[in-house]
Amino acid sequence: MKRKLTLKLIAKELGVSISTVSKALRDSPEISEETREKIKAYAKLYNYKPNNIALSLKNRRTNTIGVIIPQIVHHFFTTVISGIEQEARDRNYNVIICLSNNGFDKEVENMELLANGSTDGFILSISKETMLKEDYHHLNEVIEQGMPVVMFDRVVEGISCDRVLIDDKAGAKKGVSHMIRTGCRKIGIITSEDYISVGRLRTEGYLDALDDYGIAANDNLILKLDNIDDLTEESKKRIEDFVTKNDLDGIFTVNEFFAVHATRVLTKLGKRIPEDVSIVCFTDGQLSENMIPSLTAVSQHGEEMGRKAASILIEKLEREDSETAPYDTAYIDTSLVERESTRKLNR
Amino acid sequence: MKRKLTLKLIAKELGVSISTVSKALRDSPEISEETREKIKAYAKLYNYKPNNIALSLKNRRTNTIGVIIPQIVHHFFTTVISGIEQEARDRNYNVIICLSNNGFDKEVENMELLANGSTDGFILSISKETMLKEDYHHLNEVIEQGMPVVMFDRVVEGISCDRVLIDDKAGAKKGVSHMIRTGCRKIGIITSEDYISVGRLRTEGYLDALDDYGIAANDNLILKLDNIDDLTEESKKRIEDFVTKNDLDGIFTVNEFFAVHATRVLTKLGKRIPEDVSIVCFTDGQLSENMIPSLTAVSQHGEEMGRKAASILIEKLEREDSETAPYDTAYIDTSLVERESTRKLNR
DNA sequence: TTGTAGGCGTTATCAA
DNA sequence: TTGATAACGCCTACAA
Repeated sequence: MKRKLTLKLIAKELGVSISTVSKALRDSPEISEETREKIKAYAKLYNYKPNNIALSLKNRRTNTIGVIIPQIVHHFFTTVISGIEQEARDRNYNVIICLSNNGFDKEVENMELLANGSTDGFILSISKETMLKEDYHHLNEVIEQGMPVVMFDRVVEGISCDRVLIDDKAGAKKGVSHMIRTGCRKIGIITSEDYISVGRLRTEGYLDALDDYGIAANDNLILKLDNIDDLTEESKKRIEDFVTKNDLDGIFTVNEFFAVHATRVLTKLGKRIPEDVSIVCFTDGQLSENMIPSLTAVSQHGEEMGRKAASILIEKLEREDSETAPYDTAYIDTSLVERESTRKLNR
Repeated sequence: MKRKLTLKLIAKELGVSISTVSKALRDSPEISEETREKIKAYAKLYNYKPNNIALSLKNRRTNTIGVIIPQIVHHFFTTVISGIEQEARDRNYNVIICLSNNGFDKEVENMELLANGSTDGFILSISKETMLKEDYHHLNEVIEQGMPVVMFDRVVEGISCDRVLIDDKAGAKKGVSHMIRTGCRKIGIITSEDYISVGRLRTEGYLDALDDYGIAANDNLILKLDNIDDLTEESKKRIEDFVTKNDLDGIFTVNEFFAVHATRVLTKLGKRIPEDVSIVCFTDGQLSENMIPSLTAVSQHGEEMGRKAASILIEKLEREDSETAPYDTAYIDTSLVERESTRKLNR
């Protein structure tokens, strides 16, 4: 096993000083053509690469972005990460990903860990528990220390940071409006409790759409579940009840899982989709695409969101006059992907 | 914006030397009770945390595991990462994830990047292109430099590293045997070309199962597609042909996508599942669970695989006598998750 | 009990 | 043209 090559080793081997090697490798004109070539040849031959850790220490910057997300076994988040990765790579940054598992303590722990020299800034989507607790000291601390933060998707107010958001409200409105235009009149929504920001906003979009078309909202047609990331047994039951009791002709859901389960219940009830009931869900993922029938979905463009978040963060990192730039919220547009679960629009 | 606290700053503030501070914070008995308390109180008050970068440089170890995977928008890989994360956290390691996007160049680039001081070892699943190229110099290089490597799922021979594998062959055999036991006799397989190791092994398992039950294999019932990670239009067509032309009573597929598309084609043909045709797929993900009908699947236990890979790597990292331990392959068991797409077994 | 010095790998400044 | 020195933040052997 050969030890990793360092400037020191090269210097010793070639009988010159460390600084000569350093300069030669950076093409400094201070060094004679001859020595330079000799050193560069040697370095190339033995595949010298500067040690990132040493560089980070020296430069007081790591060129690394820390990403903290609630969970990784989640299609939307993976698309965002993929976008972050792309942008970071294009601009010569690394990415470290940590998971909070939707827990407050892990989120804090992760931030502290990464903040101790491992990253220059953060991109994060806040955990459910943190939202409930409303304790954001960990965010404020890293910001206080001069590390910029960009929040995406699940954000909170009152933090000095940039934000990238899906336009959840407009997206939901788009989906529900489409159902109305294709003839649905009694549309239910399966959403989350209001403390989950994306759920609340999507509910608002739903209400907006009804209002626009002069359809009265009805609280009985709104089902609020207490999670938005998965489908618990409890949620399944409530969806079954909801779908069975209300004779809906359209169902809008804030995620794919709820839509899939509603589909299942409808199928069991002998309802045809989309002839009897239309379905539209938020999040255009694998399930929407592959279900039979495939589901019309509001696509979130996660990759674009990731790229945007990374781009904003890097911009901040590379701006010298740190204090001046104001904080800002970028919106990522959604688009409606029409599939088999809604009727065709007559044009 | 306050600068991050360092030993130096604390020392200056309290009028002692840096080493006194360092020792006090590490509870050295060398330092007087009084000074120790004073320093610790100050550090706690201002929330001092040692700088990871400096520690890494000093200790020549980063306590960080580098993970390189072909893609992240992929359910199985996310479960593995989740497992790696858990194990790493339990044992006080960090995780850096990089994506190769199934490309050789990116894989090499990523390894070189992380190898320059950022990580102590690697966990990786090799990219498709690398497998085709059969160029593993980047792996050999980092191993040569003393960084242990653990390969998982998509592995190759002839590299000095540990491996963690799904027992693909046994898993496929399990799935196909189940179909046979529940009455299927004309079972087709939708798999990948042989150069993708997991595809090849699963095909072998399929053949094994047929053989065990004395059913003659038939090349016409084996469809080999050239990808295993997604569903191209080309693949869709070939699946349509395959399913339509052969009057199968069972279909085994090496991933969820192929199964879902086969289901779609069967539904269109008016076949009932599982009464007319049974379906079993490899990979127990969201699709298998949520499809209507839900799919019987061979579950890969990705989290367990991740934990195992991380655990093996960390063991290697913490063993001083590096050379002695032999390389070894661990197998993660699969299990069959019975759902609606297969008939019940009469017991 | 406390402090000094050297080193991890690199770069920048200044001296030779 | 080359080299010695200091610094990034931390730790530790050794000296005071």
